[in-house]
Amino acid sequence: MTATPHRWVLHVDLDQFIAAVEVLRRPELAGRPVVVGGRGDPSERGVVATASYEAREFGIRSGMPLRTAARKCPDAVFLPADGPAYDAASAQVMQVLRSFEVPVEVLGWDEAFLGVETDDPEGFAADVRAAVLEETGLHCSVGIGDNKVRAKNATDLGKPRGAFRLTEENWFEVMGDRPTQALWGVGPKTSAKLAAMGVRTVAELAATPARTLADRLGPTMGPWYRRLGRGADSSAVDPTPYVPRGHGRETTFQRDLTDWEQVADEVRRLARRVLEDVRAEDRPAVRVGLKVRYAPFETRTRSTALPEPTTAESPVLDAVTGLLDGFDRSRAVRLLGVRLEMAPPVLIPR
DNA sequence: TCTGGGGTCCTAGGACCC
DNA sequence: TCTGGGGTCCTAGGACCC
Repeated sequence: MTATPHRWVLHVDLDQFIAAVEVLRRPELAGRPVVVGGRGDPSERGVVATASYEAREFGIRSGMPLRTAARKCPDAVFLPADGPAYDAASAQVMQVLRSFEVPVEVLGWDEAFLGVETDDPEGFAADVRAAVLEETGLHCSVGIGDNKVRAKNATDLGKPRGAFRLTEENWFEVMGDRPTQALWGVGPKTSAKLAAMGVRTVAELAATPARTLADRLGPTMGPWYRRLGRGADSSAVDPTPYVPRGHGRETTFQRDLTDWEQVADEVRRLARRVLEDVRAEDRPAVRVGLKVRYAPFETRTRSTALPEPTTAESPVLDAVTGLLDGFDRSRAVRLLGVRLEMAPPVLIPR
């Protein structure tokens, strides 16, 4: 009887994915600060989707307003986001990952978990990185873990163009003194709540009783945060194809809208676009939501169940324009968004 | 210098029913 | 006249991620 190879999770994450795709098709941009976001015009409302490492040296970060980025680095190359190009590059990467014939769980455009049985995870990670580079021209980093949470947290430590292993053995040694916000799933709000409880580091979070966390953060989330702090996770890599719950479209206007006839026109326009996305799924919409962000920046949402599941235009437009009645017509509008939720896919019996 | 767009999941209050 | 408790659905908002 031979020993079973150890079960590993690899988290593969492309390095500065969007900027790298742009440089691939415009090689003259290599080595220059590249900023992708919005319509590529840094004088417009919009934020940075990705900054190349060269742009990051100037302090440019994703989520930053384009105008701020332009002030930090006026010589940067500003490009519009090109979703279809990133979709295509992403599909190519995922195809390379699937060629290893292991379970692949896609997390987004530029990252995925692989469930791997091997005695040499570093060797496997090197093979993956080489194959992705060879087939796509894109560099990636790999987090190696004894579960998904540890693999995901390991990736940043391997960046760029490297790998890092994080297991039960070295979790606290590596992560223990880091702030809780370093954890995947802990953002600014939760880390602030934790800090108010005197919990600042990953090790402190792991040492906080589940009861205490449940009382302050909810019965489900509280204990989950404690497990995150320990790097504990028993969920399997799930290769089931992604099935979206819904689709939405939203737009921030370059100038706030004050004419509510125009607001209604824009809502109908967005609803038609979302309907196109929904029709491509072959599942009817069951619920519609409307989001209004008033100037300067105050967001309200309303939603309602559709009278019956449908992909027809008129019931959706009727419902969404009806939702408009719940909003304050005296206020200027910065953003409008329409979202449709779909019925769960029908299980086809064999 | 104001703060995108695409999503997911959790929480909590009120309605409604038994 | 006053008033139970549980379960589920609907809706709004919040938090987070890429």
